[in-house]
Order: sequence, then structure tokens, then C-alpha cells
Amino acid sequence: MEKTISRYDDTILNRCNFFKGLSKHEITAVLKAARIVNIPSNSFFFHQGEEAISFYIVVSGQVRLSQINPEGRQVIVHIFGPGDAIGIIVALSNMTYPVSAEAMTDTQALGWDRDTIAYLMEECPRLAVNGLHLIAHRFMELQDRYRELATERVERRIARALLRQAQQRNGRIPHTNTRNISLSRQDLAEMTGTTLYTVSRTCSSWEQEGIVTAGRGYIEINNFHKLLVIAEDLPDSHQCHDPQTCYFCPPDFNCNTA
Amino acid sequence: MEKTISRYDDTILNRCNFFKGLSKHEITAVLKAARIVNIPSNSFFFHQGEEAISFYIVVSGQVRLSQINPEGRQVIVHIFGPGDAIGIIVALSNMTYPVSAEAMTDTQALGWDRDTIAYLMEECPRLAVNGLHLIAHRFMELQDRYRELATERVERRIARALLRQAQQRNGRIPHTNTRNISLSRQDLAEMTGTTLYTVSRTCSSWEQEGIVTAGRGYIEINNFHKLLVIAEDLPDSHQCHDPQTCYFCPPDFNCNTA
DNA sequence: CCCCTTCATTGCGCTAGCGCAAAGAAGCCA
DNA sequence: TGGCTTCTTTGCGCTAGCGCAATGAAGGGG
Repeated sequence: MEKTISRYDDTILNRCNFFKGLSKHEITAVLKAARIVNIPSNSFFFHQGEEAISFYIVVSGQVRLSQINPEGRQVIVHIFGPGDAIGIIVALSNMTYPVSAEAMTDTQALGWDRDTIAYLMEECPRLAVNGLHLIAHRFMELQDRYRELATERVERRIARALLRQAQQRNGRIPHTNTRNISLSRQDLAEMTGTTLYTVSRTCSSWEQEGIVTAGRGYIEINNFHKLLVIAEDLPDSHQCHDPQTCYFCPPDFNCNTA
Repeated sequence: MEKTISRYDDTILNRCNFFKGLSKHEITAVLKAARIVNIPSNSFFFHQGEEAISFYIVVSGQVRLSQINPEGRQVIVHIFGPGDAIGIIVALSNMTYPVSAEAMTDTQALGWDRDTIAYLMEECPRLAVNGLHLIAHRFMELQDRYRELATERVERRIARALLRQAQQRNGRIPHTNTRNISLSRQDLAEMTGTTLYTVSRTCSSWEQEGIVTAGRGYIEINNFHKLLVIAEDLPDSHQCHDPQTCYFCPPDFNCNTA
């Protein structure tokens, strides 16, 4: 087991904020307490309403966190990738899961149960601090998304969802084109509070303008700059001075030449 | 100072989840570290973008937590009343406030600065646990609201906002009619992601049906039952067996006789 | 290789909700 | 008491986005 886990040391654990600041020794201890979980594509880590007994860190794959309303309309609250922590909030406070977590691809994760993680945090307060930071981060992101949903137009919301995905994957999924977002129209619709028809129409019109290339189950961003303008994350007049340090543009991308 | 604070012991502190499970002695120590803050109506505890240095617990009054988008459209993220904790998430994790907190009425609060609250939590872990519970609770509420905004119609969202307010005030603001919600149409619009026109129209039609009485700056709920049906928090066929224990109806209210 | 399923596109009509504008109602201050 | 400000209501026209339905494209499994 030790051996299996240490495989991930470089690729995942060093980039995982939950382990930030821990010594090698501490990380080893925390990993020893973990179980390795393999969830095949389209299967669930847990369902909305179940008692929250486990906490996970994604090693590889993607996980969709979604909530469903009584009429069956679904909303994607978050999409997790390698290094992300799933269920940290509820696992730390004795509740039932308010959302479902479904693997979008075959997913490997590390799992701890509630008591274990509570014990580890007591032993290693740094872990608790990191957990709190993760929660704070997630909370602020959700708050932003809430405001977005309340105030912004659909096109902008879709643009932001795409950019957020690109940003999130940036450098975390090795050997992957971060500009190629593997999401269906339906997924994007559920992430942005709209319908798959509207997403499809929007992507079509973007495709005409050369901003993206859309295909079955993916959208590839061809022109970050234009997308950023639509998302209003970027002033209309923006030009990169130095793409390496530009706040707006992803590191491997120069929006001047796009 | 001791004396001023002890005035609140019964009314606020015993109902405040942040102090739950603390001994009298511990509460006294925590209160000693607090400063009393008085914010007049329409003034701000803090503004979006400022460094998060303080954490507050509302003693009396109401506080609007809002976020503004670049075009100036505002969204109310939460409304705090007596016993609620403001800024707990950011104060615990070295960030800038992602929202503004504005007193809607003259407001009295207890304030601690970041370092103090961190120290107190270390001394008294129960405080940290309580804080985590508050955050988890807020997080889940926000998640629900997010789903609501993405999937539900305006009328239902307004109904839920009103009911949430009634629930929130229930028993916490002494000698106040919990069915009388003091919010302007604009406030309600910003809470539900719509416009004041739509809120006004909706309330008018509810008034015609005898569900509410609307006035300048307030809405009084006359028929909880019908509002709950609109909010879909209640099956259409619901009749209270025992209003005292009914999950759906507020304690002072029998929906059978309404 | 073909059939079947799943996903995406797009035309079309529709409606929920927006937002202007104008008029009224309620509080506030001098 | 009168005038000013702020909040509310409501008529009206408009449009963003919905959602059905029909068609097309892309896998996937036997």
C-alpha cells in the first residue's frame, strides 16, 4: 500500500493544498490512515441525503458534485479534479450529504472516515488549518457564483464556467491540454443555470467567431482573449505585456498572438 | 463593560450557537476579549475588498451582507440578526472581505480581531468546533440558495426568501411579530435575483389572495400555509395535526385555522 | 459493419420576467 | 404645513431565454 501511494507523491500530494506545510513524516502518517478508493465512471462516491461518513481527496479523474431539486432539475455545484477535497465540510460537522458526488471518469481517490480525519486533525493542527482554508476558498467561490447567477447574462456565465474549468485544470492534470474542456452541453447547462439548448446555441455562435471548437463532449478554447472579454474578466482593451505574469491569461498562452 | 455585556447573557448569548457548550467561565473570558461595536443604520461594518481583520456577533439589529458586480448590480448574500456571526470564514483565513456588511438598522455587535479569535479558539477548542458548524451551516444554506436560483421560478424564490426570514427571526428577536418581515421590495429583489418590479407585482397578487399584507418597507405574512405551498416546502394536501410539533409551520401558528 | 443509444444542433413559437415611465403613497425635515 | 425624498405600484412593450420537435452526428457493442 505504501508503495502504491508513494507513486502519487510528486504528481498529486505536493500540489494538494490539504497537505501544504506538512512534513514528509506527517504526510506518510496521514496516507497510512487512508484507504484507496476506485470509483468507475458514472458511479457515485455518495448520494444526497446519505449520512456523511467519508472524506476524499481525488488522485485522478473528475467528480461532479450536484444537487437535485424535487422536480428532478439538477445543478452542478462543483467539479473536482486531482488534488481536490470532497466532503470536507460535511464530514467535519456530522451532517448528511446535501449533494451527490458522481465520478465523471474512472476516478481514484484517497478516503478517510469522519473519525479518522478528526483524529488526524487533532494530532496535526496544520491539517485543520488547511481544511479551513479549503472551505473558505470554496465558500467564496460559491458566493461569487451565486452573485453571477443572480446578476449576469447566460453567455457570460457560460464563458466564466469554461474559463474556470481551464484555470482549475491548469497544470494539475498532467499532459493534458488545459484548453480542451471535456464537458457535455448538459453539464455546462447545469453548471450555469441554463438549458442545454442555450449552451449549444451559444457555443455555435462562438464557433462561428472562432473563439472555440465544439465537439461531442468537449469544448476547446481557441481564443482565450475573446472569451475573457465576454466573461468581463478582462478589460476590452487588454493586451498582455508579459504573458508569463499576466493575471488574466493562462501561463501557456499569449493572448496577443491568439 | 462587564456589566454592559452581561445584560445580553440571557437574550443573546444563550441562543448564540457560537457559545454553545461553553461554560459560564469560558463565556466570560471570551466576552472580556470583545469590544462593543455600535453601527448606525446604513453604515458599514466593512466593505468588499478590505482586509478581513474583524469578526462580529450581532447583539441587536440587522445586517445585510451584499456583493456588488462591476456594473453595480447588487446581490444580498445573507441577512444577519441577533446571535449571528459575521465574517467568521474570512477572519479565520487571512483574506479580504469578499462582501460588504451594512447595518440595516442601528446595530450593536461584539467584535474580535483576527488574532484574538484565533487565540481564543486555540485556548478553547469548543469555540473552533462551533465556528466550523456555523460555517458548514452557512455553506449548505448558500448551496441550497444557489440551486434554488438556478432551478426555481421567481415567485417561489420570493416565497422562500420570506419564509426563511420568518424562520430566522423566529424567537430570536424578542417581542417582535415574526410574521412581519421588514424588507423593502428592493431588498427582496436583491435576495432573490430579480427586480423590484417583479417583487412588487408578486406581492400585489399575493395581497389580492390574502396571503400577505404589503406596506412600505415591510411584508406581513397572513397565510403561512399558502406561502408554503407556493414555496413547495409543503405538500399541497398538508394539514397540521399538531401545530406545536409540525415541521412545516412556525410554532405560534396553526395553518389549519389560517 | 450495422444498429442502437446518446449527444448535439437548430428552427420556431412562446412566455416569464425585464425595465422604462408615469403616477401615487408614505415618511421626513424645515 | 408644505415640499422634498424615497419607496411602491402598475401599464406597456420588449427580449432573452425556454423548450418542443425534428434532424443530424458520433460513438459502442454485438
